[in-house]
Amino acid sequence: MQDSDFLYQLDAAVLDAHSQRKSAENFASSIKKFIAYVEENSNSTCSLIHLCKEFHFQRRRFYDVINVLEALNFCKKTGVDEMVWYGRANFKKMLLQIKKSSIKEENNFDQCISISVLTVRFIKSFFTFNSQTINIKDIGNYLSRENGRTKTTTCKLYQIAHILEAASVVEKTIMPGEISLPEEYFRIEETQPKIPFTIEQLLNTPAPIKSMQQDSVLLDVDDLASHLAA
DNA sequence: AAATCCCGCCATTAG
DNA sequence: CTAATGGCGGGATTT
Repeated sequence: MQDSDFLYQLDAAVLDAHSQRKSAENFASSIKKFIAYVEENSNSTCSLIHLCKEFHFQRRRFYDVINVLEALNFCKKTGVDEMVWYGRANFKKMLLQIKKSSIKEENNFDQCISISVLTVRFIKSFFTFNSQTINIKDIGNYLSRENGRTKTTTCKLYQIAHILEAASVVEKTIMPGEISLPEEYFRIEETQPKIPFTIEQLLNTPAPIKSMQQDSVLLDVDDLASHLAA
């Protein structure tokens, strides 16, 4: 007997055909459980299909979750049916990077709307507009201004927001369509631990750490800090 | 009616 | 070729 039966469809329908009716509740809770689990086994590779089954995700949905999480560096696909979970600390580094990049306004004439790219632009919007709360509808219009595909873009933004809310990186407001980025993340720079540099250390630093690099390069403050600590 | 987001067809890519 | 991946957006549900 083949495994192909697992392939296309779903399973989920059979499982909760009678029990739970709140499918949205299931999706969100699956994400939470999945993250809680993988958070404990950080830095070790795991099988996507296993996780998918384990937490009762519909295959197609699981790819969505992985893609938005990977776009924010929570994890990374390391091969076919394989990924590594890095966690929130790594996400914060990405957040800082996104914040830095929010300064420049790039022209995106992208034809394809990938959920990964949209995820980053979505988060980037908080910084671009320097607002802790943004409206999905507005951002949808904004991000689709070049391609006119507002419907698809907005649908995806709802999808992304839903996943990110379950992942606790974003929160819904009482206002319809309003999404907020928690202080902790919105003020990412301020919450970065102060590096206890001493005059001596700074004087002994050979050359300017951040010379003329591409601003796309992630300057790892944590690594620098631990390096000096050693 | 408007806001949400479920759902899965099928094109694309990897092996 | 088969299996893994994910673009895309219609339309069912909630609010």
